[in-house]
Amino acid sequence: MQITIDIESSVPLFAQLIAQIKQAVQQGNKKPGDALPSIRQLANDLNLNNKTVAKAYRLLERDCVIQTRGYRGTYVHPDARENSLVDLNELVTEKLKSAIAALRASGATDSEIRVAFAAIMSSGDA
Amino acid sequence: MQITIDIESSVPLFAQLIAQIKQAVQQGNKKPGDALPSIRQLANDLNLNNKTVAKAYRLLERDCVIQTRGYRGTYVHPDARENSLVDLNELVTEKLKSAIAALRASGATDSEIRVAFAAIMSSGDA
DNA sequence: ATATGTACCATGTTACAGCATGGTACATGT
DNA sequence: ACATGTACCATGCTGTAACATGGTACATAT
Repeated sequence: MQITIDIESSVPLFAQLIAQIKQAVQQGNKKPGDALPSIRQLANDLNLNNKTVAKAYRLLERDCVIQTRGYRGTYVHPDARENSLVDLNELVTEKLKSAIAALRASGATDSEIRVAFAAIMSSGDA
Repeated sequence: MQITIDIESSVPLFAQLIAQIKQAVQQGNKKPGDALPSIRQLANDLNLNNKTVAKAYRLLERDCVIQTRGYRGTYVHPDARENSLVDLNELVTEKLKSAIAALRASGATDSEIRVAFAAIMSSGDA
């Protein structure tokens, strides 16, 4: 795994990991079924904490880019190629954008929108 | 104006002002057309900064609870009674709630929703 | 002159959330 | 015994934004 982590970057480490693994899949350097380094292994190689790598893996699995098979290790998902292109963030961003635009049009202050947002997110009640 | 400001409270000063003025309107202590103290006057009485009172007045006017008539001073809005009951925050909260609920259902992490939200709000582009 | 609301420049403090880290522990199956 | 992913306990750093403050200035109209 040729992964480069930039500690100085403002991009979170787990996000750098996700981006680079997705990129490797898209470029064909990692094909469906290929094995990925274990969490502990990769964390050790990159001098990262296990949790950081685990977080990246967890998100990647949720997006069906990788597959964890318990004790058997982690592998590239069969549909990784296309799934790595689908960016959940874009979907999230679009939906939020329209909602926020509507609120701004209603005369709500950005500050008020932030406060309401924080209130909703903190109290798991959605 | 019998307004009590609690410096120790976690409720922002401008929010305390808004709440108490709305309350005065709802209880009939302030009727439509009544004059309100000037920004500088009220700020002086309560030992607050002009900006803090101005912020409260600005929000109150946006909600059509008060009316500023330039150099002529500030007065209670004709429809202040009902407008003081309408809480824009509730509207904002409801709209955001549904949007967020949909995103969570899509599998988005709270963390990701926060990130997308921050990105949208910081880049005035909506 | 005086007073109104409003606008711009700016600062410091505080609170919160994300990020990353550490350690320990578990069920799983080789 | 060993390694896998996963889960819980916890801490400290950092950046951001809200809050409140200060000063100055303007057009308005009495």
